[in-house]
Amino acid sequence: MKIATWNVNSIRSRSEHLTQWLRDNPVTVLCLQETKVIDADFPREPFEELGYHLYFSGQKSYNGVAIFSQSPLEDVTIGFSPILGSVYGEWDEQKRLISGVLDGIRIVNVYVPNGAEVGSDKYDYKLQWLEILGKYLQYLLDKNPHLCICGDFNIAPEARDIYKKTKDTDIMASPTERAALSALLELGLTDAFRKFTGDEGHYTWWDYRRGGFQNQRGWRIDHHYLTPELYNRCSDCIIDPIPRGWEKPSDHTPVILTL
DNA sequence: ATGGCATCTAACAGATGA
Repeated sequence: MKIATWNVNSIRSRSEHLTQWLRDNPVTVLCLQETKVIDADFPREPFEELGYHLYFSGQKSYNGVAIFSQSPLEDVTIGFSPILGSVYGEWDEQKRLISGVLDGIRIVNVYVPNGAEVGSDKYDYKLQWLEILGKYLQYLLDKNPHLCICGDFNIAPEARDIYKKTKDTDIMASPTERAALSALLELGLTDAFRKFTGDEGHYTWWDYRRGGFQNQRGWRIDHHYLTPELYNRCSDCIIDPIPRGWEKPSDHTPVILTL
């Protein structure tokens, strides 16, 4: 089974890239972020033609997540409140979370808030969102010990995941963000990419500005985290930088996990 | 500190992203 994650920065702008990539990389499951489209306008046809079952949760202009799967998913859940209760309804206004089960594995697709800048209201929102995600994951893990959470975390876990030396005030690298991510992982989740690749220089996002990709100024902020048995079973986790070099690309590139 | 680049809505500029 291959589970890929890709922040496409608008699925309507990236439809051709996605179908081309899926033809070359017919992954079992593809988790997408930043679809930026309401559900009624989601471009289903090109992906259903490739044989995928589509599950999505979107909103106008911003955010939005989707899962494409070669086989139907079970128990598809959108947002926090079906799990945590309607008291968390306001945290579902931004469409950032969708999950489903395939072959007994709970797959969770997240688009973690960006956070704008350290200390801002959006930064606080990001930290609170991660804390609620922890409660959500705890509930799912209590029901099913086999879980893969992947997506755009908007956090680079370590210095080796960033092309430059950062300061504590840099968004996506601040100690508080990293601590919030570590707290999640203490639920029993491990970074699949680092099972295979220990060195620096492996990135999943490059800024559009000032030739970030051409100059290899990147960050590794898109991840797969696995529960122990899946981590042991995992035989590969690679970044595919090729789509980032295409014309009018997303600023992120896909990451593919093999189980 | 700022803007750089891309996307959105819907304007011919502003918000957001990371």
